[in-house]
Amino acid sequence: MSQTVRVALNRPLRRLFDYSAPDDLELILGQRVRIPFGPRSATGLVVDIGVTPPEGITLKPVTSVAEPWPALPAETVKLLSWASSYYQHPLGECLFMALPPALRKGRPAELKDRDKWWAANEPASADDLPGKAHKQQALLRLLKDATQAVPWNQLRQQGFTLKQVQALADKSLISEVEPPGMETPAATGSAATPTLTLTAAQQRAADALPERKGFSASLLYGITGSGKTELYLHYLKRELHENGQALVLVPEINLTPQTVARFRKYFGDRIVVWHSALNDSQRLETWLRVRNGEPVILIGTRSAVLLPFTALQAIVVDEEHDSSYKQGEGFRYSARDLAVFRARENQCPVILGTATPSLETLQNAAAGKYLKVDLTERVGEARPPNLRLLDIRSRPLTGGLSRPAMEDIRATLEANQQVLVYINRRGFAPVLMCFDCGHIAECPHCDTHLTYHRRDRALRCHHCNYQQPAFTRCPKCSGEACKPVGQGTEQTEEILTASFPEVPVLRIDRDSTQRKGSIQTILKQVNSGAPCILVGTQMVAKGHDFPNVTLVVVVNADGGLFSVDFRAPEQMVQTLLQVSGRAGRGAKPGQVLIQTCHSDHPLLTTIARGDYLSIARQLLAERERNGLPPFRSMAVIRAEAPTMEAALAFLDQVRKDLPDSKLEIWGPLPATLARKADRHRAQLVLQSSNRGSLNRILAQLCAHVDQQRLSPGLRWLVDVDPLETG
DNA sequence: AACCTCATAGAC
DNA sequence: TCTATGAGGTTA
Repeated sequence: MSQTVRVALNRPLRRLFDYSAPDDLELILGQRVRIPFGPRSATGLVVDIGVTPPEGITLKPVTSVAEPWPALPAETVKLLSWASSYYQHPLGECLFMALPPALRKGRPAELKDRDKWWAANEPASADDLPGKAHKQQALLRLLKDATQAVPWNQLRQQGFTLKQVQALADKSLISEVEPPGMETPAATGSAATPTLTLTAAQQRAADALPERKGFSASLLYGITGSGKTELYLHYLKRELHENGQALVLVPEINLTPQTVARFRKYFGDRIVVWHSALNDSQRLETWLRVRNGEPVILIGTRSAVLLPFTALQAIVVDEEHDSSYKQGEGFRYSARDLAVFRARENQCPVILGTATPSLETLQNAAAGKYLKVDLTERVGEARPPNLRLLDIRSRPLTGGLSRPAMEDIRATLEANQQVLVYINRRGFAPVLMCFDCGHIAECPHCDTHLTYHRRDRALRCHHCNYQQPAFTRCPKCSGEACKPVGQGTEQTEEILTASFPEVPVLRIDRDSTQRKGSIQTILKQVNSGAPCILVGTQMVAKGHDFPNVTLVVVVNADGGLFSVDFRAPEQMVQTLLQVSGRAGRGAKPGQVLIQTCHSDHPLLTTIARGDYLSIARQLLAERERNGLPPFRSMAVIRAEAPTMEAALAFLDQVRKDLPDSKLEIWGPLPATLARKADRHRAQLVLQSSNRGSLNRILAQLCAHVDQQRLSPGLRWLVDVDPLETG
């Protein structure tokens, strides 16, 4: 009697399929298999062996195995199985996220010849070649003289053919070898490892971080400019065994060549990277190295937490509060939370580093689940910046900037220093309004206004891709008094360029950095240290190190004060302090000027004292009073349909079908942006003081809805631990 | 998701 | 009568 195996497929199905295993196939958990699926064949992953198949079904046999070893080790299968049930996302789709694109498509788990690297074998000698094989002799000489392995690409450029390479390989004179670290900037591999000197404060923090024995989670509360990266380097050097693997998670924006270079300086080719810009063959290459258990230190963004490590010994999550760790579509996992799960599975330490810890992480520290380690001194002579609130009620503004702000900018530039102006709106102005009739340009597909972009005189919707030419004559009343209202980066850039013609004004937002490498060009100019003004959105607030910026101006801090979203105050405070942290990272002290219409608001007055932890404590107390996360678990059911009625009716039914339990339910309610790209959106918010019971209710709900016939065009999803409830 | 079946409305 | 479109069902 042959065995029955359970297989997961890369389909949005919350079901698994059973197959019989032919006697000559030894199947392993996590292995890739080829299986018949309906009229066609598909690639699947073995998730269970020796199961009892459902009654009344004739099993088809597994066709073949893709490779004799499991593509996903048991540890990774366990991680994703847990995530699948926690986030209510189909197991197959979760598991396939841990495979590189080539393996998802069923291609073999090996590099193509063109991606292979070659090196000469030690005793190889050209004497073994026939005298007329000049090309092969030259190729062998080239590889023997090379200091490290050479990629096929490079050999081809030198005029060699694949046939010549293969001929030498057949004679065992050369072999294919593992590629060295990718994107290695110059040769650093053999250079002596520089020693790392920690400041006294860094040394104290390092001493406080736990040794690598068993699971531990630490919150590294390191203020901006305190040198967290040096601490990570030191920690990895101290704790990582030479055969061990480590994972360093960073937000996308922080994974710059400079960051990687800092790691490479200490760990050389052991450093590999993982981010969205890699192509399919680079992904396969890095994935194979991780899967083969090479002792890599992988620096990567969100999805790196899903890679099939086999010898994980330490995890670092840099800027753990960053919202980009939560995937916003499909499999809505939190890379930070999965990192903690993974550390526990691997019995290894995880370090969550940030200057502005998320309330979730702070609460875990307060509850004794995480160890809190402080690093509250800036490196070198750098001092914490001085924050000032400037009430702009009834003050005249040009380009959103008040007179005192302009004077501070002038003084800073005259002192040969740099200025950063932070505005959270791209474009020229958020609204184009007719001053005769009050008409506002609106998106025909979304419930929102159009943003005016002066550069190309266009009105654009920031929620869908709609755009139209700007009007000078009002389409409603034919009045000629149409004017932009409010501030965007373009407008402030323009005003600053006019006011300070002698210094460069550099805009950093999604529009100005679309071209590849343009942000690097801008950063280069800033790092030259010459006086300049940076104008930017969130993009400038994150991670970058601008040593000569000594003044930060926040054009308007009021955005998050009165939002309906419960996370808005937390995010506002984090962003304000992160952007403030860009000031005075060098030897000169930093000034931060925060313009607001609510200078007496308690949140802002506390920010002005620069004390994140006391604000966070206040916000946490408020969350506790209101029964919000992290004191209760939350999940949102979202629905979108061609009409709002259909979306609300679906959620109404969902609400009626929910069991009578201790759930708190809000809604169904239309989303803040009720119509986006002609889809009508609504949501139902569920909260429970018991995470396990909420999880069980969600699982039942999904199973139940999966059996229903839904109204045409309706799409729905569950978002566990949502970042937004708008 | 991808593919198949079946019903139906419109074209000739 | 033929065929293009689409909703509904199925995948072991």
